[in-house]
Amino acid sequence: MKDIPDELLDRIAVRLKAMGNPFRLRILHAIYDGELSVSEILAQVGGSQANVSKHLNVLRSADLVSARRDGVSVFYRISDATVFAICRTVCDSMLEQASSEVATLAEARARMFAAS
Amino acid sequence: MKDIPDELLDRIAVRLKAMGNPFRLRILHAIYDGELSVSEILAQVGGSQANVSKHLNVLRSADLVSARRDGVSVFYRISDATVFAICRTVCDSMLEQASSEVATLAEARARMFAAS
DNA sequence: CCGTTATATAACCATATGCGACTATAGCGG
DNA sequence: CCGCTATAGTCGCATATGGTTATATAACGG
Repeated sequence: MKDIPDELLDRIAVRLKAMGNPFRLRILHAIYDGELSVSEILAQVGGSQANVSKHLNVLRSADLVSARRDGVSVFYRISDATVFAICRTVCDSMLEQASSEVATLAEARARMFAAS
Repeated sequence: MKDIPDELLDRIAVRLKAMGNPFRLRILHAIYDGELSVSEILAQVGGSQANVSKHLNVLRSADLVSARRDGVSVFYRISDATVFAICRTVCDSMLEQASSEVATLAEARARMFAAS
């Protein structure tokens, strides 16, 4: 098997970890269709300003979003569009697993109550 | 904008968080081409047996791997093949970002030292 | 320079995580 | 039942994470 350097795994992990938080996912979703200022994000996702700011910092450190200052406001935007593709992949996978579990249960049920 | 229920974000986050650790990524990679027993995984990824076992438990809780007992050994296998697609997506994205930064720097350099 | 608004940072707390050392359980052979 | 191997679980500790409150910085209008 090919050996994979720690450095690569670390970098991948940083990104996935940054996405591995529901609040941050909500922030990402808030700026899905275009950049928003911190205030606008705050209005959408709720919570305290300080908390939103810190989460935005995490996302920026992972290069998932980037920021641009315009006067007194700072606008954040998605800097890695693949974020949403990843979310969709995860959703699809969960859906598929759930479906196959349903199928398994249905089949088991059918066998259990079949006329023997 | 469409509203997304917390429950979905939570579930996505659980999966991504489970993947957001380099050691667990290494474990996932170890069983990439087929199931392995804990001992075999341990031999490949190193570390203590207890630690590997705990990480495997995290992966299993996130439905990323599944386990099968055969006699005295427990064999783990990937239960969600999309894991690797996600890793690849992340890699590609990082590569693309790095490339575009190289391009930006190169262009800036060219302008800076151009014959004016 | 002053006040006001927008954003970031600091200080702090509770809880979670990752790890090692140790202990417990499960399945086998004798 | 005993001992052996494989795997899982527990405990303690250091550090990370997520959150709140308070404070600092930045940009603007007057």
